[in-house]
Amino acid sequence: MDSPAFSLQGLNSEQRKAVTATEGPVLVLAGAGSGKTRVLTYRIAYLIRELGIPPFEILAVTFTKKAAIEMQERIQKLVGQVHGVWLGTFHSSFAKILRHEAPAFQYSPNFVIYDTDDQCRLIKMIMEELDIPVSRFHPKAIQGAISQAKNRLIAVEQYFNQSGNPFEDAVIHIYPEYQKRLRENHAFDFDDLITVPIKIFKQYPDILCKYQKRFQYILVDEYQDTNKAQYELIRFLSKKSRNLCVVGDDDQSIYGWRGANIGNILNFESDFPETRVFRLEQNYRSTKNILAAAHAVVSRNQGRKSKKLWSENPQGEKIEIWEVDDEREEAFKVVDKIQEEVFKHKRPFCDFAILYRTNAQSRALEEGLRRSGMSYIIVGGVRFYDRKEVKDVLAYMKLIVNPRDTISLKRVINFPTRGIGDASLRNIEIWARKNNIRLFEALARSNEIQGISGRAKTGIKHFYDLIVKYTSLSEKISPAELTHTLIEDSGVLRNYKEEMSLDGQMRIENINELLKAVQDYTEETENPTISGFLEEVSLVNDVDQWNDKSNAITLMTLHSAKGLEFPVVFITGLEENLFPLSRSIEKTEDLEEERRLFYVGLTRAKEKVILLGAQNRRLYNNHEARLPSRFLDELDQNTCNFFSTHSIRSTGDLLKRDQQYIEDGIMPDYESFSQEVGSERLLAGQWVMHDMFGKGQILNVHGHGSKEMVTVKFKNGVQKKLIVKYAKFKLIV
DNA sequence: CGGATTTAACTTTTT
DNA sequence: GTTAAATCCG
Repeated sequence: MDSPAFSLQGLNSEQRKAVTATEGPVLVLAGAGSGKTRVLTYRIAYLIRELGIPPFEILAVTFTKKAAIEMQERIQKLVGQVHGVWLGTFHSSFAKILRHEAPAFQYSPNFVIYDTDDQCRLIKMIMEELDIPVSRFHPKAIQGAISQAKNRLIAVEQYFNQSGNPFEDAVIHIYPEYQKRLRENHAFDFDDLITVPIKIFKQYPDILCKYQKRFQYILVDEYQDTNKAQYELIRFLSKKSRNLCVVGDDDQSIYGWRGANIGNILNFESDFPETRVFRLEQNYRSTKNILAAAHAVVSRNQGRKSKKLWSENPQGEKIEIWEVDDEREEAFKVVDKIQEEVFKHKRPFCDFAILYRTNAQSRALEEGLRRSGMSYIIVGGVRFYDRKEVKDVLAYMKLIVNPRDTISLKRVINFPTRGIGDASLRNIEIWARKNNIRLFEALARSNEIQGISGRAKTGIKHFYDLIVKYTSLSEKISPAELTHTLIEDSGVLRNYKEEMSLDGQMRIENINELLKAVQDYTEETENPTISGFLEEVSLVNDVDQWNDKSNAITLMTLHSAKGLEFPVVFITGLEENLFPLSRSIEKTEDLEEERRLFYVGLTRAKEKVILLGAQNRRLYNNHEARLPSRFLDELDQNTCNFFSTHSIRSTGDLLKRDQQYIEDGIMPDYESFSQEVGSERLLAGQWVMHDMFGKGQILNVHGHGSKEMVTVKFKNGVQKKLIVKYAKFKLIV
């Protein structure tokens, strides 16, 4: 193996100490931009190269796949190709262990992983069976409660001991059934990937022992984001060797709502006696100004370890704070500043990140960017693998690998339509349950079941044969080939081709994109299997896919931005009730988490930060006046410059400004706005009386001002597109 | 039974 | 503005 010489040069003294303290528990408190990943990668390299530790004795866990890949690449740069280090996310690493140990808990090694959507479907099914109306409790809320319980490792009985609350009662009933169904379907949810290994380790000491021996050195990245379950798991595994190194920053703990327990990092020293603590406080990323501002904010939090980042970087420009009129002007201002920066400093677009608290805010920003013609990428929102058409194909694949997966079965048994309606399906289910036969196997015996039409029977036979055929095929041909023929054979592709709509075309493109992903996977993986691909897919997120090579402005939530850096960062929507979010304001811990989120946002920037807040914002369908975020007051005022585009005092002014913008061609016609303020607001569904055609109903409204058009369906069945300005009709109230 | 059309609800952050 | 569920009709 040909590899570069390894040395610890290029590390500062504290980093070097953290890297070489290989034995015993180690806590590295690594502030933002202080070389956290550097320490982790050097440490792994050091273990292998200097101490001669076999790579397979090292387990390194991260939170995102992107972080894992980055570490892998950097280790490779340090010591060349290394095989055998277990380096992955929490979820993927333990999914791997679960597949190994599947026989121990009577699961198929091809078990499927249910995402939130699958979980909700299952919960909904259970609720229907238990006669709990879905309208009363959202399956989503139930799912959240179950997830919380799992993450905190609290048994349900214990969690909801004081009953009487109808919601908790519902959870008490649903939870055990839910777990039972997961088992029947040979499925795990996300949280199971962490909690089930704990159960196995407790139940089978020999299995635990095996992994304790195997993983002599354990490293955990982003330790501040671990929850109770993850903490327990790590504690179990490191008990023998005691060589546990965790790296984190309590100031960057932003996943409390997901069960992350900031106490894990704050109490590490007491939980692991003889811990050696190293503090990385030199920041290599940001200017002094940015650091000062960020420190002023985060130091207001009570529950934190005291520390202060310092830097040898230049002072840098002051932070700009812009108060704008509304979200549209916010977008214009962002565009404006980007143009200025591009012009002044010849910056490429990929230098910029626009961050926001909620995904919903991306729309207005996107609109502004689109108008300006600058290229941008939105990370987040609807995920690729959450798209309906993609999930449909995945459901077929899941079913082929694991026919017990009834959630996937129900999803695609009648998609594309095969004449199998609700009634038929229900009859099969009842029959299967009565005869104690698995749902999928029952399909083969539809002849014996009452109440199924002839059409449904042929459909069922086709479907069953299709799945069986592909199950056996999956052992002979590659995942890529299989998927390719599957989308033809199942009729999924045909179904969308027949749609002939723009929508259908996009769906086909997405399916092709999925196909490409399978292809890539097949080529890159040593032993490609369908279930391997499915696992990979269920554990990726959008940031993982985001490719920083393209020259585009990045739009993402503050949460997604963690771990990344950009020369110029915009943080938008700095308004009370948005950032901090309204529901976080009351509880101190929640507010502190929001503040940490702000801190994370600020420290993403290398050179320049621009903060924006609007005085009016239209969000979730109503617009309202807004107050500046309290976080703006918390900044160190010496590091900031305040600007305002404040020129508008009334709705009338706002209208005038918009008219001007439209005339100048700065702003496109916003039909939504015209509908809001027009005296005669035209909406789909309203009835009109036309001089010539008589009575009719508006189907939709589009365009604005003199170009405003409506489609009306008249009583005589004729549909007409009419230009409002010229058409002679009246609204019937 | 299935397709089309209409209505309603929903938006915090995500492995 | 989007998506899922409900409803209606052939």
